Amino acid sequence: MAEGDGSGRRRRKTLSDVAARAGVSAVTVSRALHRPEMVSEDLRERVQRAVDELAYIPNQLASALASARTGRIGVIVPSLTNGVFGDYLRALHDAFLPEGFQVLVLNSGYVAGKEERAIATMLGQHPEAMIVTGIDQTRQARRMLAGAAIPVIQTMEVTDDPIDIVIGLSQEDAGHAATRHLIQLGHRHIGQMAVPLDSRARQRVKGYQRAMADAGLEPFHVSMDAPSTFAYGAELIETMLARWPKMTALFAGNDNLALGAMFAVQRRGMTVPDDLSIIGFNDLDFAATSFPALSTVATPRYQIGERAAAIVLEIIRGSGARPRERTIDLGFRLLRRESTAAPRTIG
Amino acid sequence: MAEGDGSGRRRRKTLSDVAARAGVSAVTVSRALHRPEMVSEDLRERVQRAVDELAYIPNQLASALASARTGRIGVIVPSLTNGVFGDYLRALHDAFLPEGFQVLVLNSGYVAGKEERAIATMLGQHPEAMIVTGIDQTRQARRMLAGAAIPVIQTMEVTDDPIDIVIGLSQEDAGHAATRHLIQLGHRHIGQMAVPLDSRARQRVKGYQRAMADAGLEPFHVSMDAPSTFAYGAELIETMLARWPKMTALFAGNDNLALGAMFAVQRRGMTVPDDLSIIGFNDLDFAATSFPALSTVATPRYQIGERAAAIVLEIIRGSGARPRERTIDLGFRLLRRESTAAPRTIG
DNA sequence: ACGAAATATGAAAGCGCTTACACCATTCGA
DNA sequence: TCGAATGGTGTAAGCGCTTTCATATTTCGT
Repeated sequence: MAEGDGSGRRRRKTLSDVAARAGVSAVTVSRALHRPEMVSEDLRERVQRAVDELAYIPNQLASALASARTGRIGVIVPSLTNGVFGDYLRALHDAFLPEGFQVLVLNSGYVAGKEERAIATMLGQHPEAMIVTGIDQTRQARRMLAGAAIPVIQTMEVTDDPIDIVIGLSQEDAGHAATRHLIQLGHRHIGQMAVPLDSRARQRVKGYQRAMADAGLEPFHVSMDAPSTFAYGAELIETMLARWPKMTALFAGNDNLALGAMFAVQRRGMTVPDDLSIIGFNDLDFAATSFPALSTVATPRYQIGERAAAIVLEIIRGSGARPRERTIDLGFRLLRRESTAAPRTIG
Repeated sequence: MAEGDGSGRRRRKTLSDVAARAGVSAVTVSRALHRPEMVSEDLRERVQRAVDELAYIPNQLASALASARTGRIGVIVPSLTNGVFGDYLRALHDAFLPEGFQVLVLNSGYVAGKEERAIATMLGQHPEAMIVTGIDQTRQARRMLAGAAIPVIQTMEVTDDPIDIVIGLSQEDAGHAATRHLIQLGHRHIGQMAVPLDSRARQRVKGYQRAMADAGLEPFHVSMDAPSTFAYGAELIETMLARWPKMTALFAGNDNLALGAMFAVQRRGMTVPDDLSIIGFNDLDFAATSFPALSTVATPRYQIGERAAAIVLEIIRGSGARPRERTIDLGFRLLRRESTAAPRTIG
C-alpha cells in the first residue's frame, strides 16, 4: 500500500499519464490499446512500454460511459451455492469470456423482491444483455427488463409469454415423468417432498399431483420453507415415514433432499431401494456416485446456458436477429439408476 | 421489447429526462435521490413521481465516474460452484449489501493466470476494496493490488507477508490435526488423497506429511489434477485400496472426496468406519447428515468473510484505521463424528 | 424591521474515456 | 508533376452523473 508519488493522495494512473509518458496524445493511446492495427508498430510498442511501466489499468467505467458499450452480461440466479446453478454459470462463462464479455452474477435468494432489486442494480450497470432465472419476475421487474432495450433471456422454465426469449424445460412435465417412473415400477404409495421456496420445485409438485391423479392414487406431499439442504431431506423423510408408514417410494424435489432422505433411511437400518425407492431431481454430480446411485431427472443446465449465450451473442454481435421461436424447450432425461426399483411386495 | 418512443433508436432515460418531467434541474433530482434531507418534501415527491413514471434507473457508471465512489467490493474466488465458498460469499453479501455496497464476484478457476486477469478486470471497475482467496497471487497481481490504493484482504490462509491484510487459518496445521486424530485413534496405515489444483489442499497435504513423519509412519498419498468431485473420491479410493491393502484410515483433502470415497467403500461391501476410517475437510453441509456422519475439520468460512467485511468497512467508512495485526488467524475445529474410529485390529 | 444565518435550488465544470472529424504526411496512378 | 487516396495522429465534443460554488429565498434574533 506504499508507493506514494509525492503528490499527496495517490491517484490512479490515467490514459493521459500513459500518453504523457509515451509522448503522444491520449487518443492515440486509446487506439493503440483497442485498435492496434490503426497505429504504427513503433508507437504501439512505446505505448505498451508506458502502460507496463505505470501499471496502468484502464478505467472501465469511463470507457463504458463514453462508448455506451459495457461488455457486460447481467445474470441473476436464485442462489450461488445451489449446485444446480454451477453448470449453468459455467456454460455462461465459457461462452461469454472468450468473446470479451464479462459475466456479472447477482443472486436473488429465491425472493421476488430481492430479485427485483438485483435486476434494478444490474440494469444500473448497463449490461448488454440480461439472463434471469425463471419466469416469475414481478410486474415492475418485467417492466424494467422490457424497457432496457437489450436482449432478455429467461431460463430453466418455459412459458408462452416470455419477456423476450425463454429457454428451459417444462418443470411440470419433468415432475410428472419422475412420478410416472415410480408408478410404472408398481408403487402405489408415493410421497413427495419439496422446498417450495423455489418456484420450479412447485411446478414439479404440480406434475407429481397430476401423475398421481391420472393414476387414481392419493398424493402425499410435505414441504419446508428452507433452502434445500441434506439436513432437511433427512428431517422431512422422518416426518413422512412417521405419518405415512405405507409409503414405498419417494419423489424428492431435488437431489440434495433425496440424498439427505437416503442417509436418514439408511441410518434407520432400512435399505434403498428395497424398503424405499427414491428418485431425485437435477442429476447433480453426486447422484451417479452415491451408494446406491440415485435415480433422478437430468436437466440440461449446461445446454441452457450455452444456448442462452449463443442467442445473446447472435443478437448483439451477429446479425441482430432474434431466433424464430421465442420459447425454446430443451427437455429433460429420466435417469434410472439404483435407488428406484419395484416395491418389495406389491401393495 | 416494444415501447418505442418515436424518436428512432430507444434511449435510456437519464437524469435530465426526470428533471424535465419534474420541472426542476438535474442537480436537484440527483440530490432528491441521494440526499433527500437536502430538498423540500414537495420536491422530493415530485421527483419520485417522475422517476416512477419514467421507470428511471440511474446510470451507475456515470455516477461512479463523477463521484469516484463505485460502491463496489471486488471478490475473487477460485470456484463459484465449490460449496466451500458458499458460506464465505454469503457472509460477504450479508455484511456489504445492507451497507449499500455491491459485491462483484469473479472466479479464477484455481489458475494463477486467470486469477491475475480477473484481478485486472476487477480493478478496472474501480472497486473500493478487494478480497481475494489465498495468498498465491502472481507478482504482477500483487503489484496491481498494492498499487490500487484500496484495502486488500487475502483470505483462507495465513502468512507473515500479506499484501495488506490476511484473514484465515493455517491449512497446514489443520491438515496436521486431521492426521493426528487418525494416529491417536491407533491407525498406522493412513492414506491421503487430494486434488492439488487447490493450493490450500497442498498445504493440508504438508500437514499430513509432517504428522506422519512425526509419528514415524509412512505416508501414502495420491492425487489427481481435477476439480474435487465425488466421482474422483470414488476413483482415488479404488486406486489406493488396490495399491495399499493395509490402509485402515483415509484423510481426504475435502468433504467431496471423502463422501465419494465413502460411497465407493460401501459399494464394495465394506463398512465405514469398521473397515476404513475416513476424515474429510471443511465440514460442508452434508458432512453432518451423511451415514455414517463424516468426521471432518470445520473451517470458519462464514467468520472469515464476516471479519473481512468488518475490516473493510472500518477502513473505508469508519475511522480509516487498519487493524493492529495484519495477519488474523481464525483457527479451525476438529469434528469427531461417526466415520472415524479405532482400527478393528490394532496393527 | 433589519441583517445574518439557514435553507433550497441552479449553473458550470469535470470524472476518464471514446468517437467523430480534421489535419498532415506520404505514397501512388496517370 | 499533380491530385487523390492512404495512413497516422491530434482536436474537440460529449457520455450521464456529482461536486463545488453562487444565487435566490426564507427564517430568525434582537
